[in-house]
Amino acid sequence: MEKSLSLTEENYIKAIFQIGTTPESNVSTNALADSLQTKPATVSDMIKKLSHKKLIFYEKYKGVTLSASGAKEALKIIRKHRLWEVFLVNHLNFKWDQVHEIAEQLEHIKSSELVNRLDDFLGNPTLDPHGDPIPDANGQVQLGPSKLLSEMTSYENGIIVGVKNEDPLLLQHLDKINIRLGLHIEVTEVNDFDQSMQIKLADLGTLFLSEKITSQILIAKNL
Amino acid sequence: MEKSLSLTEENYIKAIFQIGTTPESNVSTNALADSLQTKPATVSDMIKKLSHKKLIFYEKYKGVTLSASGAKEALKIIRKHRLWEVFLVNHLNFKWDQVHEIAEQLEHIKSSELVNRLDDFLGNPTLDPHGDPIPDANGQVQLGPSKLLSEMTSYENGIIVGVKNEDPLLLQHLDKINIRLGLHIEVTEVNDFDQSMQIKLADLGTLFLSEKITSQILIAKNL
DNA sequence: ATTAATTTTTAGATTAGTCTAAAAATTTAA
DNA sequence: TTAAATTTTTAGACTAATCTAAAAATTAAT
Repeated sequence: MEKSLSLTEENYIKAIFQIGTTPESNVSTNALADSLQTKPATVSDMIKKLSHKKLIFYEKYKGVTLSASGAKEALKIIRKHRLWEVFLVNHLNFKWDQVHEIAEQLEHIKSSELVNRLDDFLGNPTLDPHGDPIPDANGQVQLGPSKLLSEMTSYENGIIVGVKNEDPLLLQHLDKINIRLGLHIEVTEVNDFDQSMQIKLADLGTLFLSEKITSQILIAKNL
Repeated sequence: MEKSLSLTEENYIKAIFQIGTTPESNVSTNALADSLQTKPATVSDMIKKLSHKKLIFYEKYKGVTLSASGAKEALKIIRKHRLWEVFLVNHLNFKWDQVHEIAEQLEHIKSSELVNRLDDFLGNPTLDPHGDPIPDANGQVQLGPSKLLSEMTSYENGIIVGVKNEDPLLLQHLDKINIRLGLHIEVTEVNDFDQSMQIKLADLGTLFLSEKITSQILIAKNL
């Protein structure tokens, strides 16, 4: 029975989750200080603490990444935040621009029973008032409808959620070029002539893909 | 614009309000430590702080009493607590014995807009699931129906909320024997022969009242 | 009315979270 | 590839809330 997180710890975990574009991207001390309206020195201390609790991975001067349990905590907080926003807008007639600050407080109320009953009361919504997806009780996020990478244009981005067919040759090729499910992707350039694309994989650099490949990859929108 | 109270300060103010039988009764350091599951030394320190903020009146070794602003804060917290309890029971299908702990958290959410909208959403209830009255937005408590002191029996208690007629002679007499609206009262003994009563006024000792007087005094139930 | 028991306060420490200033490491640029 | 700029960490200190142990004041009892 691990002790529950303090309000401050919860806010750090949430910030790390939200700043990182992808689960595996490293979040810098400065970015965190900025987001949490505090000083880098303070963040540095808290990072040690969260790291010691195994909620994040941390290497000096290298930024942090959420561990599996850290990500789970983050999703629980985000779930609560977004469910409360739905309540505030749908039942208390708040406007969508008035609910964030209140939800920032409500997201820290501890009772999984409460969250789950609230979820049911609200009709198990999948999106909050701002269109952001609400993680379910297991932390699973219902991603929006996916589309083919080949249908995207320059500067569009999303997450790789699947491949259209299971041809082993295709799958092996994707492995080789480091394309895996869950990765964040951004289209850098589309070649008019053959529809080949230049894309940027978070933290893994740029690569070129032919239309034969881009037409097999399913992309969904980010959190 | 006075800075808002910390969670701990709010809990102290609420405990002082709830332990004191009447607004004017002194609450001891030990009673507070007991109720807040902390040590007398800790309470002693916090008392100094709250006293400095003018939320309580305090004399060394004499216990504390809420000031007007302290009582106002207490009522705001109690209002929130009880409204959330109504929400939990009436809309999320919690049982009345499951809501206290959750309401202890929710009562500290800061947004008067939220509380008032919640109040409306719930249909402006006057009682919480345990039958305790819910203070309105101005901190006014809708006391239950009042009855005459002469209708009460031994050990019954309540708050003096009014007098039946405005005869100056009666009012002056009440002043003289220290009976004022808002005082907590308990019936100690009723004389079978002439219905005269012995009553205990909080902190002001015992006194005898004839039926002529007890039949003029209106009593309502306490919080 | 002293003494004994109880209550309350003070003194001194501790922990979580925060800060400023300075040192150390990394990254960027000349 | 060294120097400059930036980022991150350490060192030392502060505040709020808490604790234990001991002193002081009050209340109860013989």
